[in-house]
Amino acid sequence: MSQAAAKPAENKNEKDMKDIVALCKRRGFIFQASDIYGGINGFWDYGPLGTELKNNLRDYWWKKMVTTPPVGPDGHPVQIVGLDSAIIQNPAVWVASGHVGGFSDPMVDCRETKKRYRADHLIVLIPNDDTPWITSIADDEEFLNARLKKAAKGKSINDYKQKSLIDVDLSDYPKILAPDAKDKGTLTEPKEFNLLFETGIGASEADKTTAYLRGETAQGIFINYKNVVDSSRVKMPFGIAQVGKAFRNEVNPRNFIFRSREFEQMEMEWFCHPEDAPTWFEFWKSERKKFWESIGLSSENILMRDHAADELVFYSKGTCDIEYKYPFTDPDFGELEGIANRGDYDLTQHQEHSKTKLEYLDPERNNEKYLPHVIEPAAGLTRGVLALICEAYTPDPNRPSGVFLNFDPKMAPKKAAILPLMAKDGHPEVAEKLYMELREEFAVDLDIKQNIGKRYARQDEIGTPYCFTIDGQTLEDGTVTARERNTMAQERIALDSVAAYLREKLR
RNA sequence: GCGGGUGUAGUUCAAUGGUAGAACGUCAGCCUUCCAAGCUGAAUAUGCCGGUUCGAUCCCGGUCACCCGCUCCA
Repeated sequence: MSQAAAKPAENKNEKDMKDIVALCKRRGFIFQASDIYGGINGFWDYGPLGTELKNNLRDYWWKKMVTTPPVGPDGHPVQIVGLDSAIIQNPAVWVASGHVGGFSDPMVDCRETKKRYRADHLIVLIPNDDTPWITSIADDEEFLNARLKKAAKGKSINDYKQKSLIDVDLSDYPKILAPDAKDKGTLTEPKEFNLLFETGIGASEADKTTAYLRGETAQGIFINYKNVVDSSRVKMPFGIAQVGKAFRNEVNPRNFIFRSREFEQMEMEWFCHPEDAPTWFEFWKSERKKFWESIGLSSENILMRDHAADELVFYSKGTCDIEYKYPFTDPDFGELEGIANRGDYDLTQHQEHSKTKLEYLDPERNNEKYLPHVIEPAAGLTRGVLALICEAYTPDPNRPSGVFLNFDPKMAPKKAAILPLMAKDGHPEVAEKLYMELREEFAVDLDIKQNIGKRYARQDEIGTPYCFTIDGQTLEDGTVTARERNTMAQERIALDSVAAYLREKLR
């Protein structure tokens, strides 16, 4: 991103995160968690409308994954089953997955340059005299040479012993010259970063054992893979889907709900024969992009970004992020969903650590035994909510509210508002009757108070796509006004066709 | 985690070393046959803790939170 003028939009027609956050609070979408206690960093609460919106996204994802999954390359619908695993699992799960131990890299900061390095990425050149210990980045010969030239005062690489910073005693840190520093002794001691939240199981302090809140829902799926295969009559290839909370002790929560310490994921693990994995990878990339577009994200705000080879985690055979152009990343994009070809890494890990055979016996391949490969479309539910809100936020100086939320009707927290034109003359009675009928099928609002313009404006601000207004004519000929949010256009339709009208619009 | 900024009603802002105003929102009443979000009225705020001071929302320190940049993001 350009350093310079990343400044808030002067133009009122642009989307400004400040305005979006304020609207979210004002209308009950998203609140700072523990608000009345001064908040708590990295946590957010979903208000009445935010909850509806999040549920709508979650339910639609579930429908598209589990209830009505897509048609596969062979022309038949694929098979995906659901799961809801515990947030707390045996801690060994997280050891096997690599979340505990393996990936918790110690970091060091340089007090002088404010840079941060992974301790295991730094090599230290130790001289046999009392000149500074020079550090360099591992596997970066160019950097090393440049560093030697600048700091070694004529010495060559052969005048030094090499050690990883991890193996250097803390008492020697004052001698160390940090990679980009001018003075020695500026490195802080290595800090362990473990993004998993720890908790204790057992009511008595003495008997507590350490456990972890899950850092992703995916592991719950892998450890239930065998249970599902044994109980669900699924056959390769198939998927297991799960929606739920995940927790990460993010170093730096930022950007509203984009990076939170408690968030929700919608993950599906697609198990298939290793040979077919590349085909399914492409299949799910395409399906997932279609999904986000089908709920209103415009394609120009979506970017499919394949990870470069050096960006892939070591076990991944390919990863593609579906990124969204959030207002705070604009003109860049930020992650919304990651689709990864994880190979057989996870099942291998769990097979070894649990000492439980997880191979699949495939009768359709001459009883070949294999560990399935896994394609993982892992979407952020809460990030999806954020993307939906950002996409929907539409300043419009030409309407009383000054802004409206252009939600896809499927996603809108309220599908319609029932509004008696006046709070008398029999209007409220008819409105309430209509409301009672519609609410059986749709999330609808009944609003009787104040003038009609105010009520339309209020509905615009919360993104309600349709308003039905009962007026004097309703009592005479049984028609109501249907008002469409985006165009503010009105048409008269029969009172008894309102449900059908809504049903049609929401398809 | 580092650096910078900010913290006043629900929101957006104003003001002051002698405890604060507005607009919009909210609520109530009135009015209104379709969006000039009408009229009248009401409730609601100086993030938290400490220090200086006769007295702090204002000055100082700490803390918490938010924003921006860097770093990080298995």
